[in-house]
Amino acid sequence: MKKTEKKRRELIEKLAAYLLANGLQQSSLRRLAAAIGTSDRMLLHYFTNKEDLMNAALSALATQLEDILTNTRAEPMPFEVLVPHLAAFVADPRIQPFTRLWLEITARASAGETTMTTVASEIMTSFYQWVSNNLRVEDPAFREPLAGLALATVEGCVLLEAVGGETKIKSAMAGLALLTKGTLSEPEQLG
Amino acid sequence: MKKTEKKRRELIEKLAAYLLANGLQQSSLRRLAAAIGTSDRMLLHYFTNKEDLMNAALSALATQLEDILTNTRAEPMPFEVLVPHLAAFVADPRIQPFTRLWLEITARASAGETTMTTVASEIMTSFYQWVSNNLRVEDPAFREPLAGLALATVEGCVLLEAVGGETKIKSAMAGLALLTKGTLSEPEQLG
DNA sequence: ATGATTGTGTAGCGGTTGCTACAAAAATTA
DNA sequence: TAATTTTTGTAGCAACCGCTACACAATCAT
Repeated sequence: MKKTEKKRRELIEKLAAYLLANGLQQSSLRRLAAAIGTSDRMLLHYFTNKEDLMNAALSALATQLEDILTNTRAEPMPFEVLVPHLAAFVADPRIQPFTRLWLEITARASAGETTMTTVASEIMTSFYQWVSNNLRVEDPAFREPLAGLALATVEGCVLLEAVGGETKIKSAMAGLALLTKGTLSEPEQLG
Repeated sequence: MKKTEKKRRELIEKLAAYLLANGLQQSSLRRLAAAIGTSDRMLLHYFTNKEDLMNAALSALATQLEDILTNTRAEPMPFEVLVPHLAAFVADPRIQPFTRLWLEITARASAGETTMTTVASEIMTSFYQWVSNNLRVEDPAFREPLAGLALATVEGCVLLEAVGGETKIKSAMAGLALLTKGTLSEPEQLG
């Protein structure tokens, strides 16, 4: 009834927090239960499966991220401002846990875990929407391709950062500055 | 002696092939052994650890990828040609297994597995070198930033593809064409 | 108060994990 | 040939995995 559902949501919230802090790998039922102050027996009372449980927790995290995004909305920016902004955003200590988890989810989705596939596309879609909404374009026809490019570039930064490629990220942002300098204002020969 | 070392390398080769085809997740000692026609007992005779074993196999895959890259070297291309070329390359059926494994390695590296961190930066470095070598620039000062940007963009495509975002990849490439149109040295290449 | 539903603890099942002890076979060396 | 070293098979350990059976307490509806 009501009580059960409330408890269930409380568990989901705690599970989500644990997964965000500790990742998907060390997340057996017993460990999860111990971390949030209950027992594996209880987890399987409130959830039919481990899969069901993970699904619930990860979906909660997806909407949690979605909330953060909608609350972080600033003024729409032109492409060459937006991308560095996003690159800094995903490296922000408050966002980085999501970023790390996002990588893990993606890898598992790519390996064929259907639960992860679902969550992954959910997250990707909302992130793309956010990027698109924060992008200022002169011609509406530019929105989709430029939002896509911004998304790809930032996702690339996520991956680079995961393997300690901060230097490469800086290079990339410098390259972006090179590329966009003059594109929107005046053409210029670069390389 | 010699025989032992030869057998070891043969095992490494088979292990690498298995990991490339099946990923890191379903790779217990028993399963690996069965897949390559030996026993877990034997694997632990030729390798001190599972970690040692994985390290050997993944390093072999890293150099394997490196070989593919050096043999795939074409004429250096300008940025706006190179990036779509790379995006197509990482989606090539012959490369995709490496791509998928690369994601998995990255995720684990990000989660703190030191073995994965080592292999990950090894792979990343060689891939960056390859990108840089295949990039044609007019001013040498542009090489590093543009290579970095190419790397980030392509890594982003890897991630997008993993979650079925082929549409987004196409958008991104279109966006790239928009950005570079008229900016770089080959104005009539794209349009 | 009683009967039914729901929440919780204990204990354990069958399976997998990385890894090891023991010993026999095979190859090498004397 | 005999002694020694290296390779391989069998068996199993202790820990963990997801999950379940069973019993009991708490709550709730009537």
